[in-house]
Amino acid sequence: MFSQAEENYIKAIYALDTKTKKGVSTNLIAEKMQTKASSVTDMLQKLSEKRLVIYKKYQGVQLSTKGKKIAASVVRKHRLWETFLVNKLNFSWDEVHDIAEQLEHIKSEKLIDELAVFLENPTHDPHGDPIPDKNGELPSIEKIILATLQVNESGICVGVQDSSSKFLQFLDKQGIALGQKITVIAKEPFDDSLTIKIENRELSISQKIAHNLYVQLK
Amino acid sequence: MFSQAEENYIKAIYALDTKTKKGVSTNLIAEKMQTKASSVTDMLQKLSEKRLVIYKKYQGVQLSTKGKKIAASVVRKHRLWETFLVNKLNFSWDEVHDIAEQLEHIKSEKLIDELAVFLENPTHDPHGDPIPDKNGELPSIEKIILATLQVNESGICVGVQDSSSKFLQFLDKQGIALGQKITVIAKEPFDDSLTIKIENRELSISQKIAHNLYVQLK
DNA sequence: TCTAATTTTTAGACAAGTCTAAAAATATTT
DNA sequence: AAATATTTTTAGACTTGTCTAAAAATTAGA
Repeated sequence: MFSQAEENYIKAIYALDTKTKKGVSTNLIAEKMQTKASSVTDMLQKLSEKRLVIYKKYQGVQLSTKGKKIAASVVRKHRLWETFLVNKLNFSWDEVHDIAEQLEHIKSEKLIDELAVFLENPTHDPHGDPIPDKNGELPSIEKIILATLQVNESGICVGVQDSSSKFLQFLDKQGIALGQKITVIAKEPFDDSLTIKIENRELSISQKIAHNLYVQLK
Repeated sequence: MFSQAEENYIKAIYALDTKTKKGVSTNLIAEKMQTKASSVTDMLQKLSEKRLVIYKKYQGVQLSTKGKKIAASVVRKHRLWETFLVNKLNFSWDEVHDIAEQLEHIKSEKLIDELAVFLENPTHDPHGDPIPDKNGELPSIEKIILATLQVNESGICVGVQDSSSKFLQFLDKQGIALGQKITVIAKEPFDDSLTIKIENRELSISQKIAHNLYVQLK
């Protein structure tokens, strides 16, 4: 069994590991976890002894196979709990992260199995992020950044790149939600803003917004 | 905010505080929490500084008003989560304790409020134990130990005194469950065992069993 | 009531996880 | 390629919660 601290470090490495060969740097992890580099080094050495990460001094870390399994399991728990909070307890999508951060560390395999069944085995959480299955496999859908759509192209809004409360609340205010069809009406070259049609309304969104929304081509 | 350890000690004192004037002893708490008396003393001094307990060296402890509020809130969370596990996730009543021990420490007032609504504001958990309301008030029903019933008296089974897995599984095996009507057919003076009628079956139960079941008189 | 047994507290140590400050290694710049 | 800047690691300290062993207080017994 692993401590909450260990699980959190593993999750951070998992999130920062960008499939490139190179390991994740100590400072990156420290920033992500709001902690100090020296604390990270201590933990990396501990995780390395437990064979959860592959770590060479000064060379960054990567998750081992075992580490990846644990990371996927923690992410699975986190996203299932977020789904529970939104679908069953009437939370909005900008309120669930901190609570799921706590719930993800509850130890019980049966609890998570039953929760998944209760939620009807969701494949994506309320932010559109994929939920790993029991074996740690991610369901993959081809989603692209809204900003990359051409004029007259359209797609279904399926996720967010930035899942901060601020951004999610902004989307709520604009009436933008997952599942909606978005068509690009015009692109403004000057500031890269977009005019989009969504749910029969026309909306102008900034370049920044367009870079933080995912759509799935139809 | 309080640590899990602090909450656990407060909960233990709450459970052991038997309404008599006298404080709860260090050893009793140590036994309940499976820890050492010296650890208990350390924690009592800490809780005392935080004004959560009233503690005088060598004289035992009692919860302060603030301590009682916290205890009730932790118990409320525990019992609501047990109810969730049984009613929504298909757990049986002998499987939920350890998981609820973890879930009771999740920090979020809204989570508990919404959970209570989702469960339709239950007043009792799956073992028949009362769930404190938001203000820490316990719903009181007059329940008595089955063993105290006279021959020909009857009542509804509403709770258990011993909620260990072993006992609960025994009740399952015997087909005894909360909500069932129990009538005492006979009492055996030799060993204080009872013959009862329950759900149209006749059953002989030992003195020990009869002392661990609560019934409500009709 | 005075001694013996029991309970409780203190003192000091340990593990996990964090921090600061300093040292060591790596990366960058000229 | 040498000097400088940056990143990472080490060393030592601190907090929380635990333990063992010894001391102090209370309770029980003769």
